[in-house]
Amino acid sequence: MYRPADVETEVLERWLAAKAFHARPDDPGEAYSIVIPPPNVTAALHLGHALNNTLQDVLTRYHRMLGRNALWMPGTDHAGIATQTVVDRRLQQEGQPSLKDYKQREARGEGGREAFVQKVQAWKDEYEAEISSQLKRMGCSCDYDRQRFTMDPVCAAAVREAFFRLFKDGLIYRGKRLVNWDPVTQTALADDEVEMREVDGSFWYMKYPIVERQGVPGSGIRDRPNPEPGSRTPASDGWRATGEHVTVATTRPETMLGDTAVAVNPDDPQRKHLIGQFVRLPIVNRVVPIVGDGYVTLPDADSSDAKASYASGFLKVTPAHDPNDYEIGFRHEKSIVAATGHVLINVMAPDASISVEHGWPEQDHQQADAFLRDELVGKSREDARKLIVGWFKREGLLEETRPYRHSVGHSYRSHVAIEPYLSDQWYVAVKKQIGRLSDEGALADTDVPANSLAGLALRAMAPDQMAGAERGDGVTIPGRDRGALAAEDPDKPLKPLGVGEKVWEGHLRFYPDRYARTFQHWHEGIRDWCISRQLWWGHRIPVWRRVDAALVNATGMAPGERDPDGPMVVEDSEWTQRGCVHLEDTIGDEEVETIVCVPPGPREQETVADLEAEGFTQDPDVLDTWFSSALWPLSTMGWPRPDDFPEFIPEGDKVLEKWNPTNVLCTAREIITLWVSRMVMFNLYFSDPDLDPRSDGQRLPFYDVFIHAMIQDGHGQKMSKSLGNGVDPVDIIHSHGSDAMRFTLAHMTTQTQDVRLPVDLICPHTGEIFEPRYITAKGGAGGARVMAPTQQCPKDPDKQMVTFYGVSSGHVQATDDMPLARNTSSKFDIGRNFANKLWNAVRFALTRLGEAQEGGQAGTAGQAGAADYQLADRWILSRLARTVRLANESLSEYEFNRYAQGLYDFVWRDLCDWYIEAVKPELGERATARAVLATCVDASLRLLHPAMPFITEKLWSHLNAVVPRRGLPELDLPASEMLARAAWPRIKREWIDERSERGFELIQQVVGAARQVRTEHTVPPRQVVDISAKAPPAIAQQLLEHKALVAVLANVTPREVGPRVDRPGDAAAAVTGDIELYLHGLVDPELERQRLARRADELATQVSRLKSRLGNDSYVSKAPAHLVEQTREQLAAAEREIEAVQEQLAALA
RNA sequence: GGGCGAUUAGCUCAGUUGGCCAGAGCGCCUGCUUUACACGCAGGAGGUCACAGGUUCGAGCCCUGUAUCGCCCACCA
Repeated sequence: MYRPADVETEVLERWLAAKAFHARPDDPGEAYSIVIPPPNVTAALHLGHALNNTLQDVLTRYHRMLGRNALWMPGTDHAGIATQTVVDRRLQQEGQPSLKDYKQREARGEGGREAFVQKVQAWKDEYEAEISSQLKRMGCSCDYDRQRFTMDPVCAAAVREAFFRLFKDGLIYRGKRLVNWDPVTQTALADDEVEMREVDGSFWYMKYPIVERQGVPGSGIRDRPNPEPGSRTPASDGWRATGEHVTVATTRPETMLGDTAVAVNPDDPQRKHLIGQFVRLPIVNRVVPIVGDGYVTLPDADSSDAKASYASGFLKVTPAHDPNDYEIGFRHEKSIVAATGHVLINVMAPDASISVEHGWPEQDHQQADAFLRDELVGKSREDARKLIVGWFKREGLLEETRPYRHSVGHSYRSHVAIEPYLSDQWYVAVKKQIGRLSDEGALADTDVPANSLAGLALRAMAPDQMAGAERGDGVTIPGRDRGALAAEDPDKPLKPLGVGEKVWEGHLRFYPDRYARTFQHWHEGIRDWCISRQLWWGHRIPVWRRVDAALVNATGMAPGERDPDGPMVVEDSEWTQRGCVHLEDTIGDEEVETIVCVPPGPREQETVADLEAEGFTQDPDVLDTWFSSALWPLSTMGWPRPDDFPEFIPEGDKVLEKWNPTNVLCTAREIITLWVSRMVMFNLYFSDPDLDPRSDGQRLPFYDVFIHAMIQDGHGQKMSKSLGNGVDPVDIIHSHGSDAMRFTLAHMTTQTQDVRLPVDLICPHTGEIFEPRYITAKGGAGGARVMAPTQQCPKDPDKQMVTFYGVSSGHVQATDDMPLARNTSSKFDIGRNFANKLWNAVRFALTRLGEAQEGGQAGTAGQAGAADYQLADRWILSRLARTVRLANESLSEYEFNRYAQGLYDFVWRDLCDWYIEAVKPELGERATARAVLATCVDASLRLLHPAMPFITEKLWSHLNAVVPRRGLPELDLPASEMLARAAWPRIKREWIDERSERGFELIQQVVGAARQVRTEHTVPPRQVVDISAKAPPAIAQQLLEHKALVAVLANVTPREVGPRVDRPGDAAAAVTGDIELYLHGLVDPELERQRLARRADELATQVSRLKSRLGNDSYVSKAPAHLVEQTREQLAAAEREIEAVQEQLAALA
C-alpha cells in the first residue's frame, strides 16, 4: 500500500535542495508567471486556499514542464483590519492588555501604538511561517526565495511610491464624507466590507410640532392658546407652536437629534403646502425647515411596495447620519443653513454613543431639554433609541409603532450594524481624468472617462466579453483565439501571451466569461475609493500635516490647479524643492492646513525628520489593505526601484521586465471587485510610459482571470476563517496524503459548481472516524451550523476531544485529555485510491521491466519499431495520444476536472485494466511491449505530475533507476533527473489510430460478454473455459488474429472461430453484435434461457424505437443523411442479433 | 429591487456547438485472499434529467413561465 508520509517529506527536501522552483530571469524559456493571491496572516490556510493553490500549482508545473521560465510568486497579506481584530480578540481572551489598553497608553504618550503593532507583528510571523509550511506540504512549487509580505520593505516602498504618484497627479484627495463606520473597531469600511443583513426592526411614527415665527401667523393655521405638551418652547427664541404636527416615519429614532430638515415630496398634493414652513425638533428644540424633495416616497397604505405602505409622507432629514439624507441636506443647503446654521450635525462619538462633542455646535445643543444632557449623552445608540422612543411616548408624540423587517449594513469584521458617520477620509478618484493624458472623452454608455482609472479597467476588457459589444463577423478577438489555435494543431499546447508583446487594451479575459460582467458593471457604477482606515496595523499614509491659525491668504498660494474648493498647490516651497507635494487648504475662515506628501527614496527619512521638527505630524490613518494588494503584481517584483533592494531582488529590473504582466490570476469570485479590479487599474496606471519614463509599455497585471469554485462545508456554508468551519489541509494530508488531496481538488473543480464537502472527525484516542455533532452558532457567526466545541468518541464515550471550531472560537483549549481532533473527509478517497493504484501499477511495471533488464534483454528504447506493434500496443498509444491532447486542451481552458478525469481514466481504465492485463504474459519475451509499457509509464508520470507531484516524482526516480533509457522511435522523451523539471510529452497526432481503437474495442466487447457469462455461471476466476465463436468472416478473421488477447483477458481457451461454427451441446451462449459466443461445459438451460430472454427484450425495445424513428417521414427527410444511415445500420444489426438470440432460445427448448 | 448560478442515481458530481440504451466516484447487491493493487478484481441493481408549457424529425442541452436553494450587486426612511 502506498504510504504518502514516507514519500512526501523526502521528495520535498529534494526539490528545495535543488532549488527546483527558483526562477531566474536569464534562464531560457518564454516567461510564465503567476502571483499567489496572498493569504491573510490572520490564520492558517484552509481547504479553500488548498484548492486555490493546487490549481495554481497545476498551471505552474504544467507550464514549467512545457519549457517555460515559470515563476510562481508566493507571499502573504497583512490584512489590516482582519488581523488587528483577530489579535485584539486573542489578547482579550488571554486576559492580556488589549487594543483598548494600548490606545490609552498611546493617549498618554507611552508608545501604545508601537507596542501593539509589535504584538500583531509577532502574530504575523507565526502564521506567515505556518502558511509557508502548509504551502510546502501541499507541494506548491512557489519560488520560496522570493516570498513577499505586503508590509515588507519592498512592498512598503511600492505603496509609498504609488500613493505619492497618485497624490501628485491629483487622484488622491481628503474629504469629509459619510463613511461606513464600524463603531467597535472604530474604523471606516469600504462599501465591499459591509454585509447586508435582514433585521427585525420597527417603524416609529413620531410627531414634530409645526412652529411659526411669533407675530407672523401661519397661513390658515389658527393660533392656539395652550400648546400641547411636548411642543413647549423656550419663550425667548421667537418661535411658537401652531398646534399642528407633521409625522415622520423612521427606523432610526435616535438619529432625530441630528435632524436638520423634514422633507416632503413636492408632488404630494396633501402635504406640499407645508414646504417652506418649520418644525421644532422635540428634545433638542432646533427649528428646522420643511423642504420639498422628490426623493420622498408618497404614502400609499394599500401599495404592495413596502416603502409606500409604511411611508407617512414626511421624511426626517439627518444629513450627518444617513447617506440619502446627506444628499438631500446639501440639495437644500441654503434653506437649512438659514434656519439652523448647519446642514451637518453629528450627534455621536466614534463608538456610536450619543455625544455633543463630535460636531454638534455648542449654541445648538445648549438649547436642548435637560433630558439630552441628563439621560442621553454617553448612552449607546441602542439605549438612546429606547430612551427617545420612551420620551416621545410620554409626551404623547409617538403616533404609532409598526414592526418592519429590513436589511441593515453590518461590519464584516465586528458584525455590528454600520453607522453612517461623518469623518475625514482619504479617497482615490477613480473616475477622474488622469492628468497629463489627452482627453478621450467618456466610454460608450457610461460616464466613465476613458482616461480615468476605471476607464483603463474597462478598456482592458476583451471586447467579446463586454456586454453590449456584439461580436460580429470580421471582429478579431485580441489575445488568443483558442479555437483557431486548437484547430491548427490540437496536440500543441496553446501559447500564452508573452511579456514582450506589450499589449493591454482588450486583452483581459475572464474564465468563465460570465464574470466579465461583474467586472464591467462594477466599473461602470464605480465610486471613489475610500482608502484610509483608522487602524494601527497597516501602511501609514505618507502625508504630514500642520494646522496654522490665521494664515489665510498669507503667502505663497499658487493659483489652484484643481477643484477650486479643494486645496491649493504650493509651487516653490522648501518641501517641493525636496520632491514633496505641498498643498495648503483652508479650514473654516481662520486656519490653514499645510499638507505635505513625501516621496519614498534615500532622502525620505531626512525630510520626515525636518517636517516633524517644524511641527508637522503624520496622518494617523493607515491605508486600506487592498491598496497594497492592488500593487501585488508590481511590488513583489520590486517595482518601482528593485535596485534599492539587492538583498531581495538581486536581478534588479529584469524580474519586472520578465514576469509582469503575469499570465493568469486564479481567485475566487468574491474579490473580483475588491482586488482584481484594483490590480488592473494600478498596474495599467503605474506602467504607463506617459507617466513613468522608466516603463517601456503599459501593462496589465495579468491576461487571464480564472475564477474557481468555492468550497463549502457539509451544510452548504462557505468555508471561512470567520465561521471557524475551515479544514486544515494538513489534516487531509495526514489522512489521505498531499497528492490525493490535490488530485481530488482538481477533479472537483468545474466551471460552475461550488463544492460541498462533508467533514468527519478522527478521534485522536482511538483513530475512529465519525460524523461530528453540530450546533447552531451564536454571536458573530450567528445562525451558522458549526461543530460543537467538544465531541466524544462513538467507540468509547469516555474519550473526549475538542474541535477546530471550539479552539478558534475561544470556547475551549486542547489538553492532553481532550486533544484537538483532526478532520478528514471521504471525498478524498478517490484521490487516495488513485494514488495507490498508480503506485502499485508502476511498481509492478518496474518489477517486470527490471527482470527483463537483468535477463540481458534490455530492449526498451530503440529496438521497437512500428512493424512490431500489436493491436494492444497501437491501441494504448492511441489512447495516450488522446490523453495528451485532452490534457493540453483542458489545461489551456482551465478545465481542471477534465484534465484530472482524463488522466484517471487513462491510467486506471486503459493502462491498468486493459493494457497491462493484456501484455502481462508476454512482457518477458516481447521487447516492444516492454518499450510501450515503459513509455506509457513515463508519459503518465509526466502528465500526472502537475496534479500529483510527490508520488510521480518518487516513481520517476525509480523509473530512472530501472529503465534509464526509454522511448520509442517515433517519440522522444527527453531524460531528466527530476520530474519537476522534465519535459511535457509531445505526442504525434498520427498516433491517434481509430482503426486500432475499433479493433481493440471489439476485443473488449467479446471479453466483456464472456466475463458476463462466466459470472452468471459462477465459474471460478482461475478456471479456464473453452470458447468458440460464430461470426461473419471479417470479424472472425479479427478474432482469430487476436485470440491470444481474448484468451488472456477473459481467461479462456479459444477453439473454433468462423462463420459456420456450431454450438456445442454443453455450451452456454452469448450474443453480442454479430458474434455468438459459446462457452463450453457450462450447461444450465434455465440461466441460459433467462439471459437470452432478457437480451431479446432489450433488443426488441431497441428495434421498435429505431423502427419508429425511421417510420417518421420528417426524420428521414430532415435529419442529416449520415444519421439516418446510421440508424438504418443500427436497426439491421439489432435485427440480426435478435434473430440469433431467438435461434439460441429455440435450441434450448 | 436588479443580476448571476444551481436543481441529473441513496450521496457528491460530469454531461463540450440539440443526434446512443443519460455517465463517473462513493454507497448498495453477487462472486473472487486470481503472485501489482481488498485504497483491489469481475459482474449487477439503481434515474419521469425540479415542475409546466413551447420550438424541433429529435430536448438533460434551446425558448417562456413556475418552484426551491445559493451567491453577487443596490442608498432605501
